[in-house]
This record gives sequence, C-alpha cells and structure tokens, in this order.
Amino acid sequence: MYELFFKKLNEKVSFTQEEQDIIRDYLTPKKIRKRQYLLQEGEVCKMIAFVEKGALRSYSVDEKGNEHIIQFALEGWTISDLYSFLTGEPATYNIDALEDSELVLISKSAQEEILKKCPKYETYTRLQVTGAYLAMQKRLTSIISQPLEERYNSFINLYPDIVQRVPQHMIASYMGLKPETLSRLRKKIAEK
Amino acid sequence: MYELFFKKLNEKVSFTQEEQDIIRDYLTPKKIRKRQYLLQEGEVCKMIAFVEKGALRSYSVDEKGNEHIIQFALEGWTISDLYSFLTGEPATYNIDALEDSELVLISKSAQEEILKKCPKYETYTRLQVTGAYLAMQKRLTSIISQPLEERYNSFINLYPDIVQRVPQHMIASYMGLKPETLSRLRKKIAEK
DNA sequence: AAAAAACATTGACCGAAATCAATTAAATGT
DNA sequence: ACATTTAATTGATTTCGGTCAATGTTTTTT
Repeated sequence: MYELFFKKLNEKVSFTQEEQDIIRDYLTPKKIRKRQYLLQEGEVCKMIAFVEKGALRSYSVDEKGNEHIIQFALEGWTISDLYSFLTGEPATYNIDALEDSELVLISKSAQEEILKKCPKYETYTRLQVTGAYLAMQKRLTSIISQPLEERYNSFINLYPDIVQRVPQHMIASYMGLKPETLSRLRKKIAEK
Repeated sequence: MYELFFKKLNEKVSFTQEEQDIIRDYLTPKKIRKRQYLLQEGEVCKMIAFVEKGALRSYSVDEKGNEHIIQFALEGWTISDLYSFLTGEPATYNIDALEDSELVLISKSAQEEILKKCPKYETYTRLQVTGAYLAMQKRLTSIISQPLEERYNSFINLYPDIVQRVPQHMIASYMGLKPETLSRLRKKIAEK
C-alpha cells in the first residue's frame, strides 16, 4: 500500500525502510467517488491529500457562481487548501474528485509527529512546496506574458494526461477562459 | 548590520545569538543603484537577495520586447530567480533596482554551509517558500477570478507601499495590463 | 535653469473574449 | 436500450482591453 506515495517521497529524499515504516503509521487511506467532495469552502482543511490513483481538482466559486479551477491533481500529485491547513482558517477552495480516486491523507498532527520522529521529512515538505511554487510561477508567467494560443499549446505539452482525462470546460476554467472561447481556439488551431 | 534580515528570520523561527553569528558569517552585503541589474536573463542566478532597504523587481521580456513584471521586492522581501538558483540553468528573469538599495546576498554554497551548521535554518527556508507560494496562489486566483476593478482594489489594499513607490506602468505590467488601461481604470475609480 | 528622458493621460479605432442563445453530441443513470 | 443530464459547438452581438498617436506632466541629467 501507498506505493506511489513512497516512490515519490524517495525521489525527493531517500528514506530507510525503518523511517518509511514510521511514516506509514501516520498515513490514512481514503477512497473517494467521482463528484464527491474532499473539502468544501468554509470548512477547515484538516488533511493534505496525495493522489495514489484518480484525479481531483481544487476550485473557487465567485459571487456569480462561476467556478475557477486552481489546480488539478492526478496520480502522484498532492492537493489541499494549504492556507486553511496551516492557519486553521475556513477554506476558500473546494476540492472534489473528477474520477473515482484513491488518496493518502496526512493530518496536521500526523505531519507534526512524523517531523518529530523523522526530521528528514522536513526536507521532503520543503522540496514539495518549492516544486509547487516553481510550477505556479511558471503558470503565472505564462498567463501574464504569453498569447492565448501559445499558452494552450504549452499546457497540452506540459500536461497531455490532463487534456485526455479532464472535460474541456474545466481546462478552460483553469486557463481563465469561457468554454466557448476554448472551443473556438481549438477549432482555429485544428484548421492550421 | 543585517538588522532587518535577522528580524524577519526570527519572526519565522527563533535563533540563538550563537546561531545568528554563524549565519552572519555567510552573508554578503551589497549596495545597488537604481536601474542597476542584479541579474540578467541568460546568466545563472548565483544569489538569493534579501532587501534591507530599497526596492527591486523581477521581470521577463517577451519576443516583442514587452516587459512582464513577476515580482516586486521592498524592504524585508526576498528576490531571486529561484529556478535558476536551484538548478543552475540560465535565468529567464531579469532583476533590477527601482531605487538605490541595500541587499543581503546568500550564495548557494553559503546556504549549504548554514544548513550544515544550523539545521534549524531549513525550517526558515521552508516557511519562506511556503509564504511565497501562498502569496502567489492568491495572486493567481485573483487574476483568474476577479474582475479588473476589484483586482486593482485588492492590490492597493494589500500593497499600499508599492503603489506609493513604484511607477504606475510597472503596476500595470504586474497586473498584466497596458499602462493606458490602468490609467483609464484609475480615472473610472476616481470618478465614483 | 534648461534640456532630455521617462511617465501619465486622453482620444479614436480595432480586435479578442464574453455573453446570450440555440443546437448537436456525448456520457451517465435506470 | 432509452431517457436524462452534462458537455461541446456554432452564431450573433456586446464589452472590455489593446493599439496607435498625440499631448501634457513629472523626473532626471547636465
């Protein structure tokens, strides 16, 4: 169990078998069905979720009821409302499953215990956020500096698996576009 | 020397005087004049810069020669091309000074030495990126979900000091707008 | 203090994305 | 297999931000 979790963990920082067994004790498995919420806006985010299998998204909903996708998470990715998790404030994002999924959950107390017994784990969490930060910076740079068509091409190159598995209107939302606009963009690209 | 640096450091994780003295040994002060580059696209980013005094920005330049501001850094903030710093790849961003500034520089080897002699420093760096990640996520969410006027209002509330000290066309660039558009937006808001 | 450079504003016009609406296609549940 | 919901496409129109150009203003340099 937790194969992918430990694989990804060891890719960043290598842990001994003993350390891994300690960590394993604090992990909680969870299966979640398509369309089911893992977190709803207003709740406090108690868990960080690692995706062993399946696909989830986080998104915010504005006053007009429009959804804005913040992040997708496929196998090997981690998803949460980190601000809520760290501060205990109510979450501003929703998280739900796009497919039936299998998760590995880590609560805050679990994380604290792991850190106590296995300080090396902090390096992992540091590298984890650093990676997330760099990925997001790239996305932001792309939004403010690239023309739409290039942005979409970069996206499909970077995340071909997401394009395969996620409905198009959600990709539009992730890119800050209306579904109609993405549909027309795709048509334009296809005609070339 | 380095007052603000140590103040900010201790706000995140508290260090003993001895630890601070160890860290201090690895820091390099640098003064930089307005308009001077700290980093140019194509160079490898060798240093992380903490701003003791002054103001800097990082930005990319697209094929058409348009500048896109990625980040501002006033007193107490840190600025670098983190991807280049970590990987040794050529930088994709430029960094220059918006005012005469005083910096505290940390090279990669300095950081590694600090971490060896003072493992607690890792917690500081972890909290540092975490904060940067959360700030950027907020910015991204705002870009994809808020109407322009709200976005500008949030910006001036969050960073009133930047509005005071930075030319308007750079704020426009940071928001992904043309200077003319921001000028008109401000007029519209003022007329209310 | 004068000259030059950088910055901000304003106007007229254009183009890209949003909106509104209708239709077709695909996925899901029973 | 059929009915229902969800998703994608297409068209007509509007809105918002970009472009181009001119003018005024402030800041910097000499």
